[in-house]
Amino acid sequence: MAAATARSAPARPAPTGDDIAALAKALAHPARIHIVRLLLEKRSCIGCDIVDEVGLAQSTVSEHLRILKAAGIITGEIERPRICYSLNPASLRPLAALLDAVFEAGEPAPSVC
Amino acid sequence: MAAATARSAPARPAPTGDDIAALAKALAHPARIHIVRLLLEKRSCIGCDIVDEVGLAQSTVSEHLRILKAAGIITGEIERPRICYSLNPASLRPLAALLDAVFEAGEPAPSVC
DNA sequence: TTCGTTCATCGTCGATTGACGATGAATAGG
DNA sequence: CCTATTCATCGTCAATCGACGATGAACGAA
Repeated sequence: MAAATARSAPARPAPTGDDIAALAKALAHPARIHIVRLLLEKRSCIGCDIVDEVGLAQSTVSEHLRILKAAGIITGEIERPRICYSLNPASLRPLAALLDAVFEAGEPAPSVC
Repeated sequence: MAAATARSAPARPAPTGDDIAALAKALAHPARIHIVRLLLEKRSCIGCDIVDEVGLAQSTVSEHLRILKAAGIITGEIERPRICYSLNPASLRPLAALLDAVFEAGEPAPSVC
């Protein structure tokens, strides 16, 4: 059981509810969704352009980037004096796995209640 | 563009960053992930069993259920005097779509930086 | 009617979040 | 050297969250 969404991961450490919640929490803000979409669209690293794009103070954006980085959703590669941010898709697997499970379980069964 | 994850939805209202963030926020708590998994496992409605399962006060669990319901992630069908909670997979599509986009964009491209 | 069960709501309290400006470190260029 | 750019960190403040107990509504059963 629980073999769904196994694609290229060698070992599945059975993501904790806390892990998934932490991941969701990192995405639980419009500004951070904005950043993720930006990195998605611009393909990869941007520097301070993110600050212009989201329209918040530099320190605030830096904080959002820190949160995303702490969750492993993005990575920051130093490229003096800038920092090149990129998405780290693998980190989102646990959350995606839960969503997939919901779709798989929820669609075929009309009502068991 | 942005035609990915179009499956059975007749019109895609282009989910706002706020929408997705709100969805993520509703999932951004271990207790709520626990509830979702419970509904996933038990297939559908439970009543006050959720309270026993998550080990928090009844009022606290009720609050978590309210949040999930407000986000559209679960639905509560009245079945006196109980309430039958079920997952509503469709509500999670916008979030899943973003994750899918990240996976699609992130996997084939090794580095454009 | 009178209980007992199930659930929602209210008020409260401490902890966390989100935003900002100010400051400081590291580097490229003049 | 000095200056400009980019980014992280700190301190502060208002706002929100999460948990709880207490209370009340709605029903089934005795």
